[in-house]
Amino acid sequence: MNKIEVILVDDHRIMCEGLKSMLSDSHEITVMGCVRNLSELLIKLRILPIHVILLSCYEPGDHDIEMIRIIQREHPQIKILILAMTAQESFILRTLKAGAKGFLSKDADRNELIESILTIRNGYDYYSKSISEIILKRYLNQPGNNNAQRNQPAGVLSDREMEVLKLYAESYTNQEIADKLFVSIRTVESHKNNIMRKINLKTTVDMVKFAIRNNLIEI
Amino acid sequence: MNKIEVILVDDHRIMCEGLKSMLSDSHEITVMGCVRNLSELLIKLRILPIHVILLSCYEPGDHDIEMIRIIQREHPQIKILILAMTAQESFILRTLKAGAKGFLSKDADRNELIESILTIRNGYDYYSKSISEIILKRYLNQPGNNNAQRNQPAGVLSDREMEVLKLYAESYTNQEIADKLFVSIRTVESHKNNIMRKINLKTTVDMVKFAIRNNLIEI
DNA sequence: CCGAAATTCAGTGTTTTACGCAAGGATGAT
DNA sequence: ATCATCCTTGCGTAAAACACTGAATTTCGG
Repeated sequence: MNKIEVILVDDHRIMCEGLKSMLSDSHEITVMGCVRNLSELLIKLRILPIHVILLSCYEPGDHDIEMIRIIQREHPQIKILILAMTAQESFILRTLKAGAKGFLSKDADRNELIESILTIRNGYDYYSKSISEIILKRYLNQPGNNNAQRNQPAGVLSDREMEVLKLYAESYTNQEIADKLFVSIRTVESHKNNIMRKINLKTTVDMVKFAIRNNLIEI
Repeated sequence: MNKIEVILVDDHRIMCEGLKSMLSDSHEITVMGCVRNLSELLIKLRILPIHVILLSCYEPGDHDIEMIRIIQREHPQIKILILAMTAQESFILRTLKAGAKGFLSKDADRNELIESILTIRNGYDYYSKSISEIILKRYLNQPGNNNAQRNQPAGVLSDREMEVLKLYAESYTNQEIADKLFVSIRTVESHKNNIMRKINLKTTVDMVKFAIRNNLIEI
């Protein structure tokens, strides 16, 4: 059987070299290259026969999600394995939705790294232990989403409420938000009240922290 | 000559293993262990003859600075080399003040890693290229610190201001902070004004985000 | 079509913040 | 002794936020 051809994506060269070094004496895996960003990756993907992409994610944010989407669209046959430095629930779920096939936590060791690559190469999904729990909790505990749940963190907010929330987190005042959205300040206040009631928050600062925790804004 | 005995400090096991793997075939360096936090480190330092500590810093915050201070105090002969994922100026300067002897950027490669360990082992300081520039700009451009500088990012806040800042970031109102600190609300307002003037912020939300970025509070 | 939710807006009054101005006492370094 | 900084407090006005109640319009699934 041919070796699995892997490419590493990590903005930190030192991390890339470390991973490469870790995989270098594996019989099943060949590291075909290390790249630092999406554009370098896309170039390599056009000329190299890659099976698996190992993508390091440091900050939970839209950036990596977008990258996954693009890779999936251009190269749907390539499996994407996430090496995540965060275990943030919302981020994990978003990478899965975007098309990642596996998830490694920062606490993985060499064995788990190799095992996960083999697993997703064979068409199965792979999740680190700690992460499996989170996914289970999320997807099994809450059977349907047909009724309004009042206690789950995000998702319950409407589009408009999400929009308003982001603006608050970006330091806009009520009036500024109203002007930006071409609505009355009353509307904005109303949205704010609804947001805080839904997520069960008390202050604007709590709201900002909620937005940050859930990657609604850049920090 | 004996090999240089190095210990790795990184919360991400996968990173530890990668670094270890990178250093494993060096003739000059022996990796004596990987630890994930300060308490594990202190235990190891009592039983192992360590020359150099390679400390990974992901988020610029007080946490790592404090760690450096403690290590320096307990083991002043050991050289601390920072592997920083951030190039944030204020953070770099703070690690130096705390006692770090060298600085590697995330863009370092294996050669630079080894070279930097050898350098600080020999008693010299080592700074990555990109970081040298920053330090140069900072220390050569501004000859002394005998006059009041109004533009440096952090570190300029007094203890009390830091305390107030944290309380704001924890959602307390002016009045609540005043009660908590047994001072007048005017005092609190005054502190807030000074904080925002010093760091050049406009709103409370900005202040909260600053606190989060600098790890002053849990999020 | 109906009903629930989302989105919009208003009144009224209270509370909290924002912001500029001024200043006294303590501490510490030069 | 002097100067800077820190911590403290005060006042007043304008702006913003908050609390509470009520309601019209749109949207969208069943």
